Amino acid sequence: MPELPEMETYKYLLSKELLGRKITEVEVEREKSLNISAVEFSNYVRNHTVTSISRRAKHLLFHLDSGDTLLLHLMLGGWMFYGTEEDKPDRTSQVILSFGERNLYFIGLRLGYLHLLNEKELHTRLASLGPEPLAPGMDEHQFIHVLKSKRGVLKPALVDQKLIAGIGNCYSDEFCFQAGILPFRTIGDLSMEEMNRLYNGMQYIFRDAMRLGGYMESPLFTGDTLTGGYNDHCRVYDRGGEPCLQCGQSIVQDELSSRKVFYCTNCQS
DNA sequence: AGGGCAACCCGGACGC
DNA sequence: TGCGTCCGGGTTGCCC
Repeated sequence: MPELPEMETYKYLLSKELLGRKITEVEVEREKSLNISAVEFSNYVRNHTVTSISRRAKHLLFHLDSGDTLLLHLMLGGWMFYGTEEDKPDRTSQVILSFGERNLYFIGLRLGYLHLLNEKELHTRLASLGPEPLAPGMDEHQFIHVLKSKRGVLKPALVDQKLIAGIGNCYSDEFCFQAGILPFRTIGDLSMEEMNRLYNGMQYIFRDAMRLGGYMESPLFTGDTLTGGYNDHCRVYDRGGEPCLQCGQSIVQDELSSRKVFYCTNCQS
C-alpha cells in the first residue's frame, strides 16, 4: 500500500506543518500500535518538539528534540490526517498527536505501528533494509549489481526490502510495465538492456509519482491538493480486465508468490 | 538460496 | 438498520 512516493509526500507536507512544533497532547486508542505502554509513550513524547522528519524505505521518522524518534510504518491501508477535531474524517484513529489546535491522526494502523525508539534501537531496526532506490549512488550500474546479487523471479526481488527498500506491490508492477518486462521473468534471463530499462522505469515512475503526490486516497488535510495526484496514473496496478492505455488489450490480473500482479501481455515480454 | 506459507491484525465492506 | 462474516496485504519467521 503506501510505498516510497506516498511516504515522501507525507514527509514533504508534514515537514512544512510540524517542524519546530511541540506535541502538546498524546492520545492512544490502541496500545498495540506502540512498542511500549501508552502511559510511557505519552510521557516520553508529550511536550517534545519535532525537529525533523525523514523517510527510510516505507517508514516515516519523526525525530524529537529528546533524541528519540517515532518510527511509523503504515503497512496495509494505514494513513494520516492533520487537522482540527471538526475536520477529522469519520474513521477510528489508533494514535493522535496534538499540536495545539491541530491533531495528527494515525488511522487504519492494523499491522502498522508507531514505535518510540532511541538512536541505537532505531539503527538496529533499520539495519536490514537495502539501499534507497533514489539514493545518489543508485545509478544503473549499482542497480544492476544489486539486482543480479539475487536469483529467482523479478517481482519478488523488486519488493524485497533487503535488496532495495521502498518498492511495494503497486510500483513493482508499474516499473515492469514501463520497462516492457513481464514481472515473472527470471532475473538471470534479463539482458543488460532490459535491466537498464527497468532502472530507468523505476527512476521515471517514482519521480513522477512523487511529483504528483502518490496514490493515497485521502488528503492529509483539508484543502490538500497534492496527496493522491497519482491515483489515476497507474497503468496496470488494479486495472485487471481494463484496456491497456498503450495498446488497448485487456490488462491481466494474476497471482505471483501470493501477491496480486498486473501486466499487459502485449506491451510486456 | 529461494520459494512457499502461515501468522500477525481488525476496520470496514459486503451480504443477508 | 443491524448483525455476522470475511478480506486485505507488508513483514517476519519457519520449513523444505
